[in-house]
Amino acid sequence: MNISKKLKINKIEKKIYLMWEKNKCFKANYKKKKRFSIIMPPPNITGSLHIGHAFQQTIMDVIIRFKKMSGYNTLWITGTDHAGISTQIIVEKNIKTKKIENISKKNIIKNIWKWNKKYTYKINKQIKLLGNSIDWDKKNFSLDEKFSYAVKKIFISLYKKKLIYKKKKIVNWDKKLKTVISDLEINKKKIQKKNYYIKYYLLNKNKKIKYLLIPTTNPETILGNTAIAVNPYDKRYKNLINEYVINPINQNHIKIISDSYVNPLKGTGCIKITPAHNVNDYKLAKKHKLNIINILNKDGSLKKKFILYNYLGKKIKNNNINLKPPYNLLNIDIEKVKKKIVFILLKKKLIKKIKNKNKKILYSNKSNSLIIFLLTNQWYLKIKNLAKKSINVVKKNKIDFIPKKYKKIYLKWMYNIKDWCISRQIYWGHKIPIWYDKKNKKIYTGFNKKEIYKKYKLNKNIILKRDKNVLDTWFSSSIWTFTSLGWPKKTIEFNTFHPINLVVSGFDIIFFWISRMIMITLYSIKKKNISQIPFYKIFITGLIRDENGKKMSKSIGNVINPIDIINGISLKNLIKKRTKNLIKTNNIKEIYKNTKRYFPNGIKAYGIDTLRFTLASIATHNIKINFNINSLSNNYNFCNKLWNACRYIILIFKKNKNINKNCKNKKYSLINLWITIKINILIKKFKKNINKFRLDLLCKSLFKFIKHEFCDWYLEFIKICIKNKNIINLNLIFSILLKTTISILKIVHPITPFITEYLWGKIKKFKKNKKKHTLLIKQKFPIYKKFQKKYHKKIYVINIIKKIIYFFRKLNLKYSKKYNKKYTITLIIFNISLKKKYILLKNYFLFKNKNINKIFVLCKKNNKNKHIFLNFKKTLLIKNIYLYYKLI
RNA sequence: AGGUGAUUAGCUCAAUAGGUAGAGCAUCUCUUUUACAAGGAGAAGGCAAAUGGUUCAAAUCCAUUAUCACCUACCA
Repeated sequence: MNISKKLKINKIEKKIYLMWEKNKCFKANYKKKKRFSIIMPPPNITGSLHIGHAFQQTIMDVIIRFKKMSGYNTLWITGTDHAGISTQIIVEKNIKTKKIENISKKNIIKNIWKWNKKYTYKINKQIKLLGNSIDWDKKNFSLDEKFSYAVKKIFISLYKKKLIYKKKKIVNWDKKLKTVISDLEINKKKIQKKNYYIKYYLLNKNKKIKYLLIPTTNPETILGNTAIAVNPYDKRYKNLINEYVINPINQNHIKIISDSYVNPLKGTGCIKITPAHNVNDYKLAKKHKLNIINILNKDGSLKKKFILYNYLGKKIKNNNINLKPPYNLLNIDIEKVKKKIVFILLKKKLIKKIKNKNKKILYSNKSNSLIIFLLTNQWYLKIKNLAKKSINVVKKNKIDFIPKKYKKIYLKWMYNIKDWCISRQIYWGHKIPIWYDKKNKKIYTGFNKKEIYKKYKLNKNIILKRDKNVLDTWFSSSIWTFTSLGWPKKTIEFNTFHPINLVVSGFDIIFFWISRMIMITLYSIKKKNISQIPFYKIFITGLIRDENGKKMSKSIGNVINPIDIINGISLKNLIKKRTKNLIKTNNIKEIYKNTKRYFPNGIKAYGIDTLRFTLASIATHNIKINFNINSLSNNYNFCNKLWNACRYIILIFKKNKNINKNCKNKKYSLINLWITIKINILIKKFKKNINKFRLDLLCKSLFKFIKHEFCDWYLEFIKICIKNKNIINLNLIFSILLKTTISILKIVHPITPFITEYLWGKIKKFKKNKKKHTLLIKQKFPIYKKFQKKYHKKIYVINIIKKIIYFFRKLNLKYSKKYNKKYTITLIIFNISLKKKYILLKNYFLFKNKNINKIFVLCKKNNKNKHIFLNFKKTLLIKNIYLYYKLI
């Protein structure tokens, strides 16, 4: 019988989930002393969950269920992140497609809140569908009141300690979104670009050299040149240092400076300096006190009039410098300016040659537009001191990285960390709690206007205007652990569960999230005057990739949605899903081809437990995890096997109503002892592997035990026992069978909670004390019991029996029905100890075979009659024990 | 350029402590009187990327090389 036939997927699973919720199974239980908490990295509200989310959540759920069953007071908290820029883009796009024009900011924000409601519901539904044991009364949103209060509180505190400052610096600018973005939000692409070699004529015409040849891939920035740099030791240009060249476009005079930064071996050995639009040039400008010319508007177009700054970033006036763009280039996007400038230069014959060059270009991860560099005023967080403490905490192993290799990556990043730019020029997010009094040039910070007027005793005539910027999303994420537990209120949750025991996350957000959480928590949270870490352990999972090891992405069209694995999907619909809403439409054919190749029949409905088991079993400590659809059917078979085994056990229990399944005789028969020891070994392995976060090994040991020990051998032995009712005490056998089955259900429950909970409902009926045993999730995890060596020796006989059965299976193959050969055989088992001989003979019924004519079991000491081995063939059974056989 | 990993059966991956290399899928043979054919039983398949070193003993530790992946930085 098949699980999916019996367990109507979704319906029963939903019922079971509701039952858990009703019985408050996901709530913290403060009566218990030991505590364990997990916090989920908050999914963005930008879309639905993908397989990577399902993967991480499964790991978290397995661990928290195990801890709960092991008697811990557990709490798993979830929530969603407002994901500033990303969400704003998606909602704006959505509005544009609906062709609602001239929408105000207020309306967009209203729309984002609507979107938020819709997607939070969607995401939470998905999380529930996966069976995650989350306390839903404690869900959070990174933009809710609790968070906005905490964000302000921490901002104010940091500002007062002068750790937050505002400064004009060169930043990565997204011209489409018109906001600063961080280095981490930039993608890099290698492309072939044209490298133009441009003539800059010298002002002093008496020199030997008439012009300097300057290679550039960005001729548009010529307008912002304020210097030419050469290496001080470059013989070619040594005499020209401090001379001037003429800007080929606007005829400004540009000084030649020297700096060892210039590599004389590269290019022509001289470079142009555009401080406002190149990070390195900006550094040089500061060093050499060069002027800075900003030529770009915030949308990436050319300014009507350029702005001149001194090296400190202060606006200055200078009539000698031409600050107007030539030839009506104003208000054109920089990409077009480039083409026109090249055209002008060609016309003036100022380009000596053009070469192709491989160059990395930077584009925004958020809007996909090319990054420009702009000098802007932004808010920064001074980070060096915060980083120092965060490095120490990890170095001293107060925070554990699992696997360890990520510790190195984290530390390396932290050593080279720069001040964190925390302001963004968007409107979806936490507004910066800064107010300006422009008349008196004063800045105030506080929770709101009223508070500021009161606190600083300001006159009502003073007009306060709030800073328009919004905080980087990761600012509110960095306070996630403690704020979602209720901080700054001293809640029971915060007092009990902080620091969080475990965070499970992908390595891609170590820098975004993990490092910042550590820094901000160490700064903000103190218990008994000691800085608190946000969490004790961080388990970094690999990234799930497709069957070929490629990253899953919409544009490649290899994404697998967890819901499609649970409910199944036809090939047609899968292709439809994968090709829908694509930005680039040129690879639709390939997506079609590949999808058809790897999923010729679509995806079958595998159900939640199969998905969970599969995800857990691929949770190796590799950085790259290939998701193979084959492993799903394999694990489906496993769940099916478990299902059928339990069904069989229920069947024989019902058939043998008279037999006592709850007798407590401690005398073990061989099979009982053997399976009990085996299950104890399994428990030991389970605990070991879960503590090491090796869910892959854990699943493997479960799979092996249930399929190859429990089903293949133990249940087969049970069948033989039932046939031999008259010789064997079935009361004992059935009692252990019931006990073993229950143990198995408990052990597998954290991984496949639904099927086990369902089967538990059927099996528990055979147990005494029914009242105690309500739900499997509330049961205690089986305790490992150590058995003495003598018992281990005793069960060694099972191995001998197995080998004898193997022997007969092979023999049967040889003389099978097909060949229609009948045979009888005489066996001698030789070199067996007296004790084992006794046990073996006592359990003869286990391997009794109609083909056996006679059987002798001989100890070493009794081998007087050596002649009986004549004409016998010999095989090794196990270690020194031999089997002699003769066909009759 | 620097860093972090990886290289094991046809494929996808394991081996927790250095001790005769294990699964699943695929392949081949047998098997429908039943808990399960999405089963069961059996077989075949590997000198572990290469070279050298340490050790009684190396897939595992060390060094070098090759290939691949990812990360960081720079590129006039």
